[in-house]
Order: sequence, then structure tokens, then C-alpha cells
Amino acid sequence: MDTPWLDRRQLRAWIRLAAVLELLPGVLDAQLRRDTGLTHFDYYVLAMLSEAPGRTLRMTELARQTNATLPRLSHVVSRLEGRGLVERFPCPADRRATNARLTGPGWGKVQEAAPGHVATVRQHVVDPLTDEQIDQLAAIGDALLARLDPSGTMAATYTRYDEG
Amino acid sequence: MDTPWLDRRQLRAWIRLAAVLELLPGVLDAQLRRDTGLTHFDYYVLAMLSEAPGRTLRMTELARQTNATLPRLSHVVSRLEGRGLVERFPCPADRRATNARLTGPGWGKVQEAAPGHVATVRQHVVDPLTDEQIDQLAAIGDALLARLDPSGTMAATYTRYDEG
DNA sequence: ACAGCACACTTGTAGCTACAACTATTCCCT
DNA sequence: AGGGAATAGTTGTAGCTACAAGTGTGCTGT
Repeated sequence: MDTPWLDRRQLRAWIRLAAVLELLPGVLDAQLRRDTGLTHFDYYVLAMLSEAPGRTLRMTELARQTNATLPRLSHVVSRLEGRGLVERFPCPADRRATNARLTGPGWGKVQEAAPGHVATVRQHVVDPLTDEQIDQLAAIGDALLARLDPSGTMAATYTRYDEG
Repeated sequence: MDTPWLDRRQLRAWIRLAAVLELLPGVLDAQLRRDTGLTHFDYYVLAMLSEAPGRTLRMTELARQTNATLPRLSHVVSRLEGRGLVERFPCPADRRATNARLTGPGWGKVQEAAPGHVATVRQHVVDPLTDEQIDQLAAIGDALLARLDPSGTMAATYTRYDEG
């Protein structure tokens, strides 16, 4: 427990990252909630389902890809189910498991929400950075996730676009 | 509303950032809560006060520096006050305003919490990155905050360590 | 001087997340 | 086989945040 304090450069980087951590989620959430009535996390759940084969995933797998705990996902899916955007049914292969499937209206909702969300991401993340910085950010993210996600839980998601 | 989708490189960077956004706050929060009973945001509030002249700041200024809305800060300070870590008193200069001051026990709490928090930040952010990446991260953060925080609300905080 | 507006908070409430049980299957090992 | 552990998921509850009002104070203009 004998860790040295951060030096000036490290502190500079950390304080900025902390500020981004504090501000960016609110911006993303606010746009989606205002324009579509979805949370950023709701959107991610629907988006992951929309890209899955059969627009269906087991809860555990969905939790992995969205990096949620299972209880959190369960609550969120319950709400989405109540709104008719997702449906749950028992997995035939493993009777412990539950599958979540995107409904027609759910698919429509994703299509409807995507452009505005992408525009927000562009505006606040992509556009302010140079091409070089985009690549630097990807590399930095990689390095951080190696610590944050050592078991590679989200790896299936964030390595999908490696080396085109 | 006619925004193009993200290309592969942009998507790569964004997905990683989104994952960091999802995972890092939880890690920081968990360590502080477990070891000190403070939220990451609680800690930031106390830390900002501890660095202020007289360990005192007006609520509005404190909200600025921690990037919180005033209602959020008000609730948090109420709880911290209930735990004896902070005290509130009316600002003599402007009777609309309220000052928040770090108490003795509050100061002790920050001192106690800081090493573990710094160790966590080191472990999950600073150590995984090269010196070069630290500087890149600072620059990227700068660029993003220009959009996220155009009024420079947090600027007082995150530019404090510019050009040593 | 005083009406109207802006500012600095506080309070109330709804909604989301984390944590801790709890149930129901499946796997493993002897 | 059959008992114990691990896995998959749900539910309940406490705590934090956002949003919307509501209160009191200062400022501005005529």
C-alpha cells in the first residue's frame, strides 16, 4: 500500500479522463432519453440483440456483451419486455437459461434510435479527434480494458472490429 | 440528421471507450465504498474542498468543480453533513449562497482514503499506459472536453496542471 | 421605489443500479 | 446413481441521480 502520488502529467491525464467519465454518459443518456425514451444502456441491450443471430441471446451472453451484472440486465429486460421491445423464453438446450429476443417493435425502435445516437457519438467523440487520435484512443482503450476486463468478458464485443 | 455511420476504425475506438465508460466507474466506486464507505463522487467532493482555501467553497463553485448539478450536490452534501464530514453555513457576502466547509473528521477521511484511491487509479489507468499514451490521453481528453464542457465549467479543475 | 426577472439553493419524487438472498437446473465426482 | 458444488436467472431492497417545483435573495430598469 506504499504507492507514490501521481506526477503532474499523470494527474493531468487522469483529471481529464475523470471529467469525461462524469460528463459523457450524461450527454449520451440525455439525447437518447429525450429523443427515444431509451437509456443508453437500454439502447445497448437492443443493439446487441439486433446484431445477434436470430436477434436472440441468452441472458448471460447479453450481460457479457453489455457488461452488466445479471441482476441489472434482468431488471432492464423486464422493463423492455413490459414495453414490448423484447421477449423472453426459456432456452430449450439448458432449462436453467433464458433467451431474450428482439421483437418487431424492438427492431423498429433500434432503427429509429440509431441515427440520433450515432450523431451524438460523432459530435462528442469522433469529430473532435484527429484520425491519429482515434487510433490512439483505441489503443489506450485496449490497454485499460486489459486491466478492467482481464477475463475478456467484453472482448467478443470490442475486438470484433480489429484489423479490418 | 443525415449523419454517416462510423467506419471500422472509429467504431473500434468508440466501442472501447464505451466499455471503459461502463467498467471504470464501477471499479473506482467499489474500491472506495469497500475501503472507506465513500462514493467516488463523495470522495471528489471532499477532495475539492480539501484543496480549497479555508477548505471552504460555495455550493455553486463546488458543483462546478465536481461537475455535478446543484440538486445532486445538495443531496450529497446533506448526507456528508449528516456524517459530520462537511458543514454548511450561509455565505456572509451573498445571503442566497451557502458555503460548504470540510470538517476535521472530513479532512481525516480524505487523508485516509487518498492512498487507496490513488493506488486504484494507478493500477487501472496509469500503469497500463506508456508515458506517451498518458500524454495522448490528456490531449484526447482536452479535445473531448471542449465539446462536452464548452462553457469551461470544469476548466478550472482540469487545466490546473497544464504546462508544469 | 418597486415590479419583474435572474440567481442560489433545497426538497420531493420517480427511476435506475448494486448487493444480497433465493429458486431451479446442471455438472462433477466417487 | 446421488450428494454437493457450480451455474442461470429472478426478486427484493437500499441508495444514488435526474428532473421538476418551490423558497428566498439580489439585480435592473423605469
